[in-house]
This record gives sequence, C-alpha cells and structure tokens, in this order.
Amino acid sequence: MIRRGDVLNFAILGLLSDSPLHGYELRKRVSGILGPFRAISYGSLYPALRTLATAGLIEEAAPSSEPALVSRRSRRVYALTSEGKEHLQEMLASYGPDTWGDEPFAVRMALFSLTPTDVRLRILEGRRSLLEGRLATLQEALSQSSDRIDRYLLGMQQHGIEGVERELRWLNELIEQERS
Amino acid sequence: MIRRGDVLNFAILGLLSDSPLHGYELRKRVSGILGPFRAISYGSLYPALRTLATAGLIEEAAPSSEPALVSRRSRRVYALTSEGKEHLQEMLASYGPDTWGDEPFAVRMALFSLTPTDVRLRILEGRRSLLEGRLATLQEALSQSSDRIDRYLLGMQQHGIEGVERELRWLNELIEQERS
DNA sequence: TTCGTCATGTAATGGGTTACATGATTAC
DNA sequence: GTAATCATGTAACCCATTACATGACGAA
Repeated sequence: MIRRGDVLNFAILGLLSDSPLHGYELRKRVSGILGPFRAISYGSLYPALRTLATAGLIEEAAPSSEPALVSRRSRRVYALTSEGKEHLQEMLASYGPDTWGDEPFAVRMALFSLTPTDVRLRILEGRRSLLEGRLATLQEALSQSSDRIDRYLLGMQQHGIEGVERELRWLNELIEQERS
Repeated sequence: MIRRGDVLNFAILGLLSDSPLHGYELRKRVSGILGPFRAISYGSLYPALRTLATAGLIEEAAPSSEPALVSRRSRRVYALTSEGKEHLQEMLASYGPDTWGDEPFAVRMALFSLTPTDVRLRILEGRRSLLEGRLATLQEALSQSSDRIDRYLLGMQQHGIEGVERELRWLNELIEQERS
C-alpha cells in the first residue's frame, strides 16, 4: 500500500521546492535521505520524473542564465510548477500510518522544515508508537528464543532491541524539543 | 545476486538442523532472526519448502511418536535429509561478500553455533568492512548536506551515523571475543 | 585519445507480496 | 456454536532492479 514510488515522488517534490535540480543530482540527494544503502536506481528515478512532468507537477526549467557556469549541456533541470507547489503543500499537511514506516518517515523528516508544527508532532508520535510495537514484538521473540539458548542469536536479538530503544530515546528528545 | 530466497533457504536448513519443524513455526523463527518487520510471507515460505523437498534436502518427517501431544493433524513437519545435512555443512563453511549484507549476515550469525570458528571470524570482519564503507558514505553525505543547513535532515543523518558506529562497536566486541 | 565521471534513458526480468481459498483446533 | 488462532497452499500482480545503450565532458 505504501509503494516506494510514492515515497520517491514525495522526496522529489520536496527537494525541488528548495531549488531546481536535474535527475542525477536528485538521485544523490534522495539517497542521502534514505541512507546510502537502498539508493534508488535510475530505472526508478527517470520514469518518476516523466510521470510527474506529465501530471503537470514539475516542468523542465529554462536553461540557467549563466551559460558559462553550466557546461553540461545534456542536463535536464526540473522545477516545481505552481500546481506542484500546491500538491506538495497538501502532502506536507497530511499525516497518518502511511507516514510512519522507515522510508516514508525518513522523507517526511527530511522535509520537516517545510512541515506545519502540529503535523510534525503527529508524525513523530506515530513513529514512536510504531517503534514501541516493534520493540514489544522483538522482546517477545527474545523471550521465546531464550528456551533454546543460543548465545549468538540471543546477542543479536538483544542488539536489535537496544537499537530500537536508542531510536525511541532519540524520538522522545525530538518530541520534547518540538513541544517547546 | 543475493536473492532473498537464498537467505530463506539457508535459514530453513539451519533451523531444521536443530529439530524438525512445520512451516508455520518455521516462519516465526525466521522472522525472529530477520527482525519483526520484514517478516517473510507464506507466499515465499511454502514454495521454498516445496523446492527444498523436491531437491531432496528436506523431507516430511514421520508423524510424532506421541500422538496425544500432537493434535494438529494438518501440520506438515519437515526434517533435514542426510543430503540436506551435507549441503548445510557446505553452506556453513562458506563465506564471502554474499554473507555480509544485512539479511544474510543476520542468518549467518543466528547459525554461528554451527559455524566453524575461522569462518565466523571472516564473516564478522567482512561485515565490519562493509559497515566501515557505509559509515564513510554517510559521513560524506552529511558533510555535503551541511551546506544547505537543515536541522532536521542533519539530525537524522547524524543519528544514522551513530547507529552504524554503534553496530561497529558491537562487531568489534564480538571479534575480540571470538579471538579469545 | 583514452579513461573516469557525469548524465539520461528504456526494456525485460524476476521474485516477493498481496489476496484469496480452505480447513482444523481451541477457548469462550 | 462461533470467534480467534493455527495451518497450508496458490496465482496474479506489481514494480523495482538489472542490464543495456548512448553520449558529453574533463583530465591525464
């Protein structure tokens, strides 16, 4: 239900709201948001740009006014249309379970500066409840593994739990900051 | 190249080496290894069991000798064949870049008790070098983002870096333990 | 002039999830 | 007797990656 393409579209629109960019650069920035692993492929990116352009949300920007500085002729620089800006605002104002998964959350958070404060809080709290559920599941899995005592499996599961706890502490800090 | 199915097959054989199990239970255990999110689907598991059975690596075990305790008639309990045991031993003795990714590493580590010591060390060291590379990429991404200073993006990237550093510390501990 | 990087693009492949169908067992 | 869970299984769909093709530019 949360297709990766949606996340990608959101990220593209958000990044373009800062300044016009071409695909190659866009890919690097999206990867910077999602983490270095899971970099998106060009086979996803370029078709997505086409789709967004066809939908009228982005358009090819006029070539830079400083031709001397922009040597790469083949670059295709995209910018938000006014329709795209509107659409982005709607997306930024939305929240819900779809925004709490790992990748959607990363994109939402990267665009927090553009996001209304109350929405920011709701997303952070939603993420927190998701992680609390995940933590509970992990702890249950741990207690069930303890029977067949395997040090390595146990150690790995313990490490995983501590990782989630760490992220929860981080979220709690963010939520507190957001409230003040 | 590292199809998830391979990881799944490995996990199945490894788990069955401990005791015969049926699909439903197998799924829970595999999910316990991979983490609660990314639980594998039945649409992956049952076909995998079929394939392994056809390949002669596992077989349906004879119904339990204690019929009173095993009420669920419809369970299909699988066990390793002698061929499957051999195959598992080969897999356990192998190492290489394929074993260092997130999911393959999780499975390998969950089966460390069955893995020769020298192979354990090589896998841990390989994983460490992978994470070191990942850390470098993240740090580079961070330094590039610092220009367009967005507190939220920056904070998230910083948090990601610290997560990788944490995993590296954990790995280093494990490597030290393994050497003594 | 050659290599590495920058840059855009498309088609096929694959494989995992989703959705659906079915039925046994236990607890209330 | 009925809801929730346990348990197995299949088929279609989706869509992201992979692999490939192309070409400009800067440096050595």
